Amino acid sequence: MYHPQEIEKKWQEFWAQTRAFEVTEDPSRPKFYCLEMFAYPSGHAHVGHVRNYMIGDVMARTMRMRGFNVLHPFGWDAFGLPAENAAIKNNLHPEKWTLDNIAHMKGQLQRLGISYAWERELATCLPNYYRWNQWLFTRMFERGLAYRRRSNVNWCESCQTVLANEQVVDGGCWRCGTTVTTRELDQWCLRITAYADELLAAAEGLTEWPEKVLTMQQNWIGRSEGARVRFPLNAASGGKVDADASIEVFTTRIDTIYGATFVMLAPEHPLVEQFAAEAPDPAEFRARVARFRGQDRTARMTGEVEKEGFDTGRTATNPFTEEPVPVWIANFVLGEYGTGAVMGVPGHDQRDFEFARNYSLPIRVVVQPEGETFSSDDLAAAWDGDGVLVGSGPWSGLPWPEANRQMTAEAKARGTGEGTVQYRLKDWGISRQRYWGTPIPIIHCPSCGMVPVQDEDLPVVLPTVTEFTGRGDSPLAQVPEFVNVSCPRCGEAARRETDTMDTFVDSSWYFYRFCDPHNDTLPFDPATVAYWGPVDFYSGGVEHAILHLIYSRFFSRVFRDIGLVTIDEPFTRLLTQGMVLRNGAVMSKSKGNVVDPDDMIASFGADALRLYVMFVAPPEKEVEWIDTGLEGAFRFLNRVWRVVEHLSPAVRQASGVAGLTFDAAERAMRRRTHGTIRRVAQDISPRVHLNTAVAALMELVNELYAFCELRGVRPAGFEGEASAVVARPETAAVLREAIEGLVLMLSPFTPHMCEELWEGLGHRNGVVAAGWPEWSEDAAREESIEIPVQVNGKLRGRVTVPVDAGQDAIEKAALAAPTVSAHVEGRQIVKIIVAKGRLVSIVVK
RNA sequence: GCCGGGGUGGCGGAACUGGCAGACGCACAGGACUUAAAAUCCUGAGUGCCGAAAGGCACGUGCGGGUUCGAUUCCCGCCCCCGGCACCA
Repeated sequence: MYHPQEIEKKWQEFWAQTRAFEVTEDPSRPKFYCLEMFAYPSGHAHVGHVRNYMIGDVMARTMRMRGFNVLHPFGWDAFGLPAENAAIKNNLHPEKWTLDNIAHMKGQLQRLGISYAWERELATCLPNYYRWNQWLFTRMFERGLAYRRRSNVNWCESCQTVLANEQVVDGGCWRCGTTVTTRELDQWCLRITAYADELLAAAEGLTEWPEKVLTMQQNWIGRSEGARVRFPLNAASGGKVDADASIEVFTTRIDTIYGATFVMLAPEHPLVEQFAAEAPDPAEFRARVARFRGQDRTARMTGEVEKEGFDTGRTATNPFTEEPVPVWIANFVLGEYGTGAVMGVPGHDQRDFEFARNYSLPIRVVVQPEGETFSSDDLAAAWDGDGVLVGSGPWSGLPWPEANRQMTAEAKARGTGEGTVQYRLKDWGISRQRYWGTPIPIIHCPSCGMVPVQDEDLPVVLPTVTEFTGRGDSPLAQVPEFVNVSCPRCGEAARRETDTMDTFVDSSWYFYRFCDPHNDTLPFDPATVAYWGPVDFYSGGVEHAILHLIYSRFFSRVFRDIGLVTIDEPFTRLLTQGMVLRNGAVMSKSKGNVVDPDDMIASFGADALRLYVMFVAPPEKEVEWIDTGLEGAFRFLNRVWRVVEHLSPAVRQASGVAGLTFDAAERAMRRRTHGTIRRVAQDISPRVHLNTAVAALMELVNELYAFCELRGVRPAGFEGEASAVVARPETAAVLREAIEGLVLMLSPFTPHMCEELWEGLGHRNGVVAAGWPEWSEDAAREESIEIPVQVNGKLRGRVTVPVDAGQDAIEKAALAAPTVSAHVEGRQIVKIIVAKGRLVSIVVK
């Protein structure tokens, strides 16, 4: 009988005792670094997590059997708000809450039998990890990659902290969903924009990443080529003022500048306040600006917010036409993109067009398709298609892409502008006004300014705060022993930075720490990453497509530039696994639809659970959890167990297949065995179609049952029957080959059961030592094949021919088949197509 | 609106390079075993029509066209669903 609970316990203990999955660098063997995104220790793993970890485990176990030195570690993304919120709610220290959760979840994962190198386990909330966040931060500070600036930031009222742009999802906080508001704060930023071009360009080399993720990253970086152009500002009285008072705009279409009939400023633009002060009614001016600013990003997103603006009363000079154009403030111009100012070209930009129509601003046509004549009066929409310049002075007649190049050069020559590249990507704000995170290792000294904490003083350890109210400033600001320090440079009294780092800092490099997790002189020994890096196979949720995955690519480059790693990209192959739903919704405690893996293990065993989540759908796809599916997986494992147990004595006595001569049924069985070995190997890697790999193994088992039945070695319903006696040595050898292959191939999916069966088959050293079974193309080759025959595109019959039959023989056989000849007789054969080994197609008239 | 992915039986899914659509599993039905049930083993099944049956015919991969001896697969046009981005100048 198959008793998963006993078997699983036995093998889990065995793996732990023998340190089965611990590894060291071994240059003599190819390495394989297999990683699943580490876990936030929320307290309970659900089957969605299980699915991700299973995908990695199947890969890791398979690659081990193929002879790779496999690094497969696991750890905890252990800083973050829920711990602090739990502390506020339950009066528990975040550290206790976090470590308790880790202990519980670790137990859950261990009961699943995942082949992790647990000795490399790390938790980002421990000083021996976050110390290196601080170390890296000081390196970035020294290089100008970490800097502080006052800026408008996204603020989550519920989390009481700042959010990076990437962390605002649909206008709400990525974690709690609360509507994000804007605040002006001093913020620590990481200069990811310094790598914008490289991150974008290198994405093309990530050929083993899903297209979807690459596209999302490209859109997020949002590179656009254009020009900055300065419109000299005219004095309030109308006369010109000196040249350095100008409004700089960014445009991708400088070729349309003859159609620029006005200029627009974002409500956040620095000149706005100056204009307000000079306005006849400054209060009213400011009120109108304030109203636009109040239309925050959320309001703008829910439905089209009307394009609004007002004339500042000032004018600027269009540097190409030399005409004065009015300067407006417009609510749809973004302060944080480009220069915060744009030229209004209503004839060729739909937004400007709508704005101009609203306020009766002049519309001018300066580009039109050749052979057409647009009139600005009856233009129904802006024309942004191809065309040739008109009414554009010396550039009239030029096609627009060419005009764009020439006019950019002209602007540069005149000193009125220059070509530039603009990114949507902004620097990454990492300051968080919360407790449970990495302290930023900076000391503010009244005389020396911002001074990084010296390496020898790292880590800056989080003080033990006992009271969490969730209100007011950063909790760290309320700990005088922490805040009050002397300046490392001058020794004067100074104040320690009280912001902590965004937890995405932690997850941006943990994959390198796994290579050398206990190093206490460096984040990692470069030699270890040189051996293990990059991660060969990385799997996790697609929700990290532009957060974690772009930050990690950035950090990798920083480590490279510091000289710790030599590779650019951290993840060679990325698999984004689909979520597991129940009742059509993501599993969550609040919805009460969580499937707890422990319950499933108690009922059916970890192996059945593992097999089911691998079989139910391709890894990338979202799936609905179905209880009966798990039962089916359990049923299959019992079926495997029975046939192997029943045949075990015969298999143990059987010889190898070498030198034997087999009958037709034996050859067919071997064909299935070898064909399955080939197919499953390819399905697991490179294809990672784990569901079809399982299906192939099920087919092998079905064939095995049929073969046994044929050979009379399996009485019907052999539960509890005596073990089979196989008289014919050839049959026994074939059974051995099939059974052993089956057990080995299934072992990455259901390792406990397969180790047990493998041992029962008389092997001492486990499935990894046995290696992935080899297939023989000869044994897998079909002897004869059934070929479908079509007449006029319709299936009319099948013929069986030897696999090496020639064109003519196949054609003859096809025509001779009675079901075919019935459709051919009396008609004229136009043509016969023989797709060798696949199909015969006969065309008749 | 733009970008990406997808639409196949009652259900999850398979079909790798244009070649038998529906592998494998779930659910279902029938049979064997059993006093009976469960479990197990075997068998059946896309839909419709004809036939007592073996079997035959037609239709069938979101919709409409096209290319081809042959299309789930390629091309054109459209519909719907999911994900991402969204006044980015």
